[in-house]
Amino acid sequence: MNIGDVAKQAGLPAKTIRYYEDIGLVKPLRDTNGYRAFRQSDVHKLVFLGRSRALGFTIEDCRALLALWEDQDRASADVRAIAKDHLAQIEAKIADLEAMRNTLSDLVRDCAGDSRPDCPILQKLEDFPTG
Amino acid sequence: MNIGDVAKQAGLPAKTIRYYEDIGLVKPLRDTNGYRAFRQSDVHKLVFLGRSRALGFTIEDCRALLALWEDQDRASADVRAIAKDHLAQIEAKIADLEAMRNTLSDLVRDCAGDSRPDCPILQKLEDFPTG
DNA sequence: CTTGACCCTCCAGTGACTGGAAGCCCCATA
DNA sequence: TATGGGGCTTCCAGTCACTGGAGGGTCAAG
Repeated sequence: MNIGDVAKQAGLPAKTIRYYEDIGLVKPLRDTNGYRAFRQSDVHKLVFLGRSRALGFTIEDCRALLALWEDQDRASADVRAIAKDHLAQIEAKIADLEAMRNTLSDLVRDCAGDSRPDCPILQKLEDFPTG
Repeated sequence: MNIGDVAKQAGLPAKTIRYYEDIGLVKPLRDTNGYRAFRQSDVHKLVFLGRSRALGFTIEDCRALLALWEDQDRASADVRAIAKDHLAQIEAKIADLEAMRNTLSDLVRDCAGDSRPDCPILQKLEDFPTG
């Protein structure tokens, strides 16, 4: 299968698929004309990659998950460890963003937002602790 | 003041301060020996920048906020517009991350995490919609 | 034979830094 | 006076995961 069709099936841009080949995540064959020739198993891998990335796993996480996915003797604990770690990072990021959101929505609420120059947002940016 | 002291006062790495000079956010003077010579107003600006960045504003947002901060005739509506926009982006990002967290924590919960190879996480990564 | 949709490679840019090399400057101590 | 250590300078390269674009080859239809 050519890259365009694969892109549609996997829901990934062709550029991204070429990039994934560059960094060794997929290894499609080549036709005599130089075009990439994807097997069904390559497409399957790319779908897996797309889904893992959509869940926010890093490329290196994906590489590890892919290796485990292909290893019939893997221990589910290995997969779980990666996922748990990632979950913790996501939760930390959510907490950060929620703190930002709370501060920001206070600021926005307190600002008249009219044509006058006095603005509590700028005022608070002088006082707000850097964290 | 030299860059090391400024870094301490503003709570920013010296490297970052040099970078901010590179992209034109601060314009310290220079001593005869070539060292950057920061005025109090430069330090004040850097503190402002640190706080804006801590709230997740992009550098370009910071540039705009800084310009407004220095403009005595600004309208508070301009500041509010930037902040509101940023707030909306943060909220969108939180929603994304919460969706990820929910899916992931389901996966982690369902995985035995032992030495056996059957793993619902990998299984679901074949089924989970890319979104 | 031409048109247009594919495909290829390679290079550069994104955002916001961060690390490191190579070298100058300044001060304190032996 | 030498030396050592820290701080300062510039410049280059790398991070992450792509993305855009130039320049050119390939293929099927009309």
